[in-house]
Amino acid sequence: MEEIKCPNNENKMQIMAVQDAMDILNGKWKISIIASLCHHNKRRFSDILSDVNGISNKMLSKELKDLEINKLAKRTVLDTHPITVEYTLTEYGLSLQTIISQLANWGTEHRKVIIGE
Amino acid sequence: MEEIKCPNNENKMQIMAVQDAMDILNGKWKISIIASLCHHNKRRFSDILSDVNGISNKMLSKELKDLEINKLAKRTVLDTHPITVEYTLTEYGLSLQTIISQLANWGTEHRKVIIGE
DNA sequence: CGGCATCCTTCTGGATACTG
DNA sequence: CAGTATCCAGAAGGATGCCG
Repeated sequence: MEEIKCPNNENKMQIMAVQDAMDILNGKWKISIIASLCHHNKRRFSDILSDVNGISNKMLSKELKDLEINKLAKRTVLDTHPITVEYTLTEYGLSLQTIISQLANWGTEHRKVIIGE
Repeated sequence: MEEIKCPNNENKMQIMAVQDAMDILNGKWKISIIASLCHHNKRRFSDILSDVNGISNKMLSKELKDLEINKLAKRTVLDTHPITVEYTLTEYGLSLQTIISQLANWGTEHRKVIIGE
């Protein structure tokens, strides 16, 4: 006896869950930034800026703040001259790793499809 | 010896691949719509409209058109009175199934985290 | 170096009404 | 039923310059 309730609700729940996930990962850049942080467990602001093609510093700043608020990333200010800042994924953020890498795989395949046309 | 080429480029490629994927799946609704089509292999316009919480007919129409252009979904007009239209995922669209379901899982977990706070 | 402030343009997307 | 058309507000996001 897994579910007594109307099975349609199960589907709706799934769709809502997907929306919940995407609400966190919204915007044009968030997933790319996470991808950057996946590959380098510590990464500085300017490094991410060069990792993610086309992003502006303003957007990067804003998106990183969002990720921090949602506990996906952690910001650490290093006491250097001039100042440097390190970003890392939290354990929670790391839980997205699988999804990110599958998206990367899909994207790679998709690029082949596009080029093939 | 796994990689002879500059390793930085490998990472950049991965990030670009993720961006490629997200370019297709952009907008607020696309992933939810695909999720809806994942659960019901045939689904009508008005059904999707009620599946995806909060979407307007205008947006649904536009997003479905995008999905069709990108060969992720297929549109079939049925000869009924009044007219009905069926949408299905293409094989290509179905290749996103794993990602969608993982996003749903992550979203479900995330909801627990939010409620827990 | 790692941002923030400002300006400005484009895009997103909601509400409503209409059509075949 | 499955859209289209129009209007419009607000958000997203680029360019540039400034600051500690």
